[in-house]
Amino acid sequence: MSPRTCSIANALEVLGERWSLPALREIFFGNTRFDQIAAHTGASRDVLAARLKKLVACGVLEKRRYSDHPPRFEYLLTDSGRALHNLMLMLKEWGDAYVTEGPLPLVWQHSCGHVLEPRVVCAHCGEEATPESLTRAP
Amino acid sequence: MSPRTCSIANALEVLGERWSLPALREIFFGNTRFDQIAAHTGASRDVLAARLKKLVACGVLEKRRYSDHPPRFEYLLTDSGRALHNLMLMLKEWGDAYVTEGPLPLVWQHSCGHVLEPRVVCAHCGEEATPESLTRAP
DNA sequence: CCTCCTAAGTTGGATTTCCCAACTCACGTT
DNA sequence: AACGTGAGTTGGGAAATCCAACTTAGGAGG
Repeated sequence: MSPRTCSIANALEVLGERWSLPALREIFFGNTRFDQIAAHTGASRDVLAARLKKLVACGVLEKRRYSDHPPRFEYLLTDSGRALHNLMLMLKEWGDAYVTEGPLPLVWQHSCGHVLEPRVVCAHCGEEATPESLTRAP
Repeated sequence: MSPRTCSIANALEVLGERWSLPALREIFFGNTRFDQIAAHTGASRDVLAARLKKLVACGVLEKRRYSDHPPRFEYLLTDSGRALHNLMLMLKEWGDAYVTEGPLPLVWQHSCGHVLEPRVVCAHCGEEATPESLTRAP
């Protein structure tokens, strides 16, 4: 039997290698430069260079020169990259709930004034999207 | 500088190695047995055995014997594992939107009758949780 | 001008992980 | 007795990762 082809597998093809998601996390945090990403993730520089190159090639990041003299670069999120924000929220949420011990190292506050507790809902009816509420469409 | 400690990093410590997320995906799809997971993911059996052992140790999966003679096992989601459903939805959503080409291999229908378009919202106000709507809490 | 410093990578070699096929083990079936 | 199945385990080679040092292109201080 051949492995399943699905969008989760496809997504992981782009994001699943080591250091890709930590690098993207740092860029979401505003650390857009190579040395910042290396320092905050702990990735070795050679692997990080390869990952950033791949993420640029896959259209998730854009490499921008922000100084010509000396030559300096930053990595910015494309639309595709910005769309990973929800994924980051879910990773954080799950880590908060089931992995991190003690006080949470980082808490987000929503513009409504409350600490963010993210919910995943159906865009049409607004009800939560639970495993039980979903069926395979034909 | 030491790498950042945050819940995203913590979550990836548990889920980030190769084949962990594909294996969990298959268990969400109802393929709970070792050979099923191996076949549908394409993971090599030794690595898969190590991953399942780790996910059990981390409390994401539970290994259950469903037959004594002959000895047969299945891997079931714990509460922690079921909580990864949202993460799976986000991976699928992003893969659908930015990676998968052509018709989507899998479509989920919500109980309200519509094809699921997941939104991440704040549990308190119901408004969408966008990067711009979030600030770091003190 | 000479030296030191930074950012953004590259390079070489050791280490770790992964892949793959074959093998084991405990049973049930023919 | 021989064969099949599920659930791994084993051994050896291939690939990915790690780490420290090096490079390149320029700026700053003396």
